[in-house]
Amino acid sequence: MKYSKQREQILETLKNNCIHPTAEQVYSLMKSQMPNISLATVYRNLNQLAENGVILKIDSLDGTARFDYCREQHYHFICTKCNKVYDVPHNVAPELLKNVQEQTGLTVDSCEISFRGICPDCQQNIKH
Amino acid sequence: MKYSKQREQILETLKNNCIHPTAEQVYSLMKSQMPNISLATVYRNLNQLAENGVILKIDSLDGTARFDYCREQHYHFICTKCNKVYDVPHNVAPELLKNVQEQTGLTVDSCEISFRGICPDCQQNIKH
DNA sequence: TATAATCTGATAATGATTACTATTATTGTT
DNA sequence: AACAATAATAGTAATCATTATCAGATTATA
Repeated sequence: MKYSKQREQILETLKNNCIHPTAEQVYSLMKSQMPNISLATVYRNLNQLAENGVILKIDSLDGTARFDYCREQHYHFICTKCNKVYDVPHNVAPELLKNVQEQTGLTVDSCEISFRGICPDCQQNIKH
Repeated sequence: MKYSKQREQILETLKNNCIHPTAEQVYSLMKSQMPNISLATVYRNLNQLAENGVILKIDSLDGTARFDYCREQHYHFICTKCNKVYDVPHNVAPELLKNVQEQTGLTVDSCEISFRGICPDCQQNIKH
């Protein structure tokens, strides 16, 4: 992987915006500092960074991927009303990979958990 | 939800094919028995059935959803080589929802775990 | 059986993502 | 510093899964 200004800026943007943005959102967020960047470049680099384990790619139910810089392993809670993504700490599922290995014999490289429900904000809104 | 022949046949097809098929695959599998069914109908009904909890919708990493009839709660292992989906028993993650609730306060309605790795078949193929 | 509600097939439209291509930037080497 | 080799970019066209639309058919209900 060769250095590029664009990739650096994309990563920087991700670091500064812990909102689990979509590719399109990253693109918008960068526009002011790098007006000529192409959407395709954003996609290309986000995927590249995810493949190399630098960032995390999260599949939403609405068919738009989201990206996350956070390095410590953790899981996600996706609000079924507003599609916002919240972090869930890793230790809610201790022994998980060990159990899978023991019970199925499958060798797991990675693991993603998506919890779904209505987030506190949306629950408030429903009440009012 | 009103009865329809098409929906019944879609569900039947899913019951008889525990291969976690995509919508397109369900469509092909049905073609012989119901040659005039429309792909849109397959999509419409699969989503409807999933929304009503009759079947399960699984998000793959390659951007094509897969569907599963199995009623007992369980998780999935997706092979990163061939994209085949395997079942993983529910009890690999005991206390999961309780832990989330306790540690985050979030109310979880559902939860999906996707394990990723290379399946035994593909590991064999790599060796040869 | 008449009415309303829901469903269907066919196809157009959408929207996220990827492929393509000519050009430009980065890197290692004389 | 100049050179070639490699990889990256911008812009846009193409792809592909999925959804929307809509006229006509089916199903449920009164």
